Amino acid sequence: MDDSKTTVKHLEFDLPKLNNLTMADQVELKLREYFKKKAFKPGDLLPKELEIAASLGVSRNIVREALSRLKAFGLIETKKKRGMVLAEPDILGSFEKVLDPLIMPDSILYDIFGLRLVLEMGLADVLFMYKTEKDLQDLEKIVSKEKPDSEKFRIKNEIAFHGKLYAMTNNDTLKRFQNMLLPLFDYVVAFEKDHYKPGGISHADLLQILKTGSVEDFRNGMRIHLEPHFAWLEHIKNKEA
Amino acid sequence: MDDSKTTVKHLEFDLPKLNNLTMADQVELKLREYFKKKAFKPGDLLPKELEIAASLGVSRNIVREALSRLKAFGLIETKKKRGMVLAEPDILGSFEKVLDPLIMPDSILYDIFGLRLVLEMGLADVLFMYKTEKDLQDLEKIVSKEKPDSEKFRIKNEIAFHGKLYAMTNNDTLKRFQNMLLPLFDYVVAFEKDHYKPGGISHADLLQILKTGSVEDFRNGMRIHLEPHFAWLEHIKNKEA
DNA sequence: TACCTTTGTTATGTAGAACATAACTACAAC
DNA sequence: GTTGTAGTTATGTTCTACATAACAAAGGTA
Repeated sequence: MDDSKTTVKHLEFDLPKLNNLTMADQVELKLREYFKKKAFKPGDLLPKELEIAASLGVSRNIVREALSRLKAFGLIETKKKRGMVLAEPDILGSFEKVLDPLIMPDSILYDIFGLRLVLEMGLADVLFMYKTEKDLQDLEKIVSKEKPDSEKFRIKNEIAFHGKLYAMTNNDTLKRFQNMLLPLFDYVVAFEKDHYKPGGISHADLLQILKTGSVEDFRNGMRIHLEPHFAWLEHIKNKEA
Repeated sequence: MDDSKTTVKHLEFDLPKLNNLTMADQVELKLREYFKKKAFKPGDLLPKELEIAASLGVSRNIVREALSRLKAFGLIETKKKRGMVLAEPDILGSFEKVLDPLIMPDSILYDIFGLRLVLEMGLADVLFMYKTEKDLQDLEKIVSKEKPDSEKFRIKNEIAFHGKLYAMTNNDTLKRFQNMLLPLFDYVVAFEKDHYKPGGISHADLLQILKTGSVEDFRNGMRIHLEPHFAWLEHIKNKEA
């Protein structure tokens, strides 16, 4: 009996035991590298389900599970009869599908919050590059609606003003990115509430700089405007240390 | 005959013809909103495949395709016998799965490139907040290896230096993000090549500012360092207009 | 009593067959 | 030449069956 056991051990060593991945996982990977290897371009026709199944030696169900994933990522599109074609994936689309502040650990939320500060501090140069007269008028309209009293209106205008800044960058990806991250910011704001004090530079001030000031002025102004948030980040940093 | 046609038109209007979605798509959506509605938290046990299938009136295969997608997004994990549990998704993981410069349209690549500039310009304040003595030493080591001649070494050191900056932000999400975007930058660099001229401020200069200068100095320094890239962005802008 | 083996149950993983459906093809009829 | 009809093809969907891992409970031995 002991003999057979040791024999089995030897056999185990020969077999590739690292089979943690399910068949569907493996097929998904195989397909990904296959597409890459073949240098398929969007619109190209892909092999049929049955061909893939036969080629990889798995059932059609497995192949369909893998394809279903690629479809969910927007990597492929399927049409009856014609087959499947490689698609242009929407890079932010699949990102959006996992963004749920409720199931994200705080550490990630903090990171996202820090990312926001980096982004907003970095906007200045691009803003001065792309700003138009109409943009400034739009900002003017937003600022004019601000009321110092209401907390709800404050947040709403906060979003409107900063959102407009992102929109002015002429960078749709960046704008969409910010839009997706907004709910997370809201979530952090809840933590932040107790510490929040308005910065020394208002939206109106920023707009004025944007109109008549220099890029450098704007960078410095934005830094002061975001001061409360930076203070909170500092607060987190110290708490973790 | 004409009568019946008009009748059909009316009926069409009543029926929800927008059935472009496959069963798997619908189940995926249903499950997503179900999890959200029930306010499940990571680790919570989810219904069994057969229960879902019965509840929604579809076959188990369909349910499995939908679950397979959620699994690919990292939203759920499955364990034999125990069932499925809600997982903490890796927000960047699913992002990474669609990042392939070969199948992305140029417009997106430009956006990503702009995003990079915004990020790097925004790093300054966070850098000064988190920088340590060891970080500066690491940068020193990187800078000391730079050789002015080789083009290949230049790019390598470029990545090392800027990558280290991201790492210094103490923001893993941001760092990973940059790391994922790197291949895309490489791709853009190919376009940029013809126009590239080194900026007026070197990595060594930036390091010096980081050591003894002010945040403001660093922001301005980074802007000059990135000048060639900004020039290229301007070039794109004018070409599009 | 304590430990260990066996057996059973449960839920996911995989396979295979069958039919439904949309879209394209080609032939035929008027 | 247009219309209509049947056939073909590949995805969409369902059903059944079995494999496998993990856990639970029962039962036997020291």
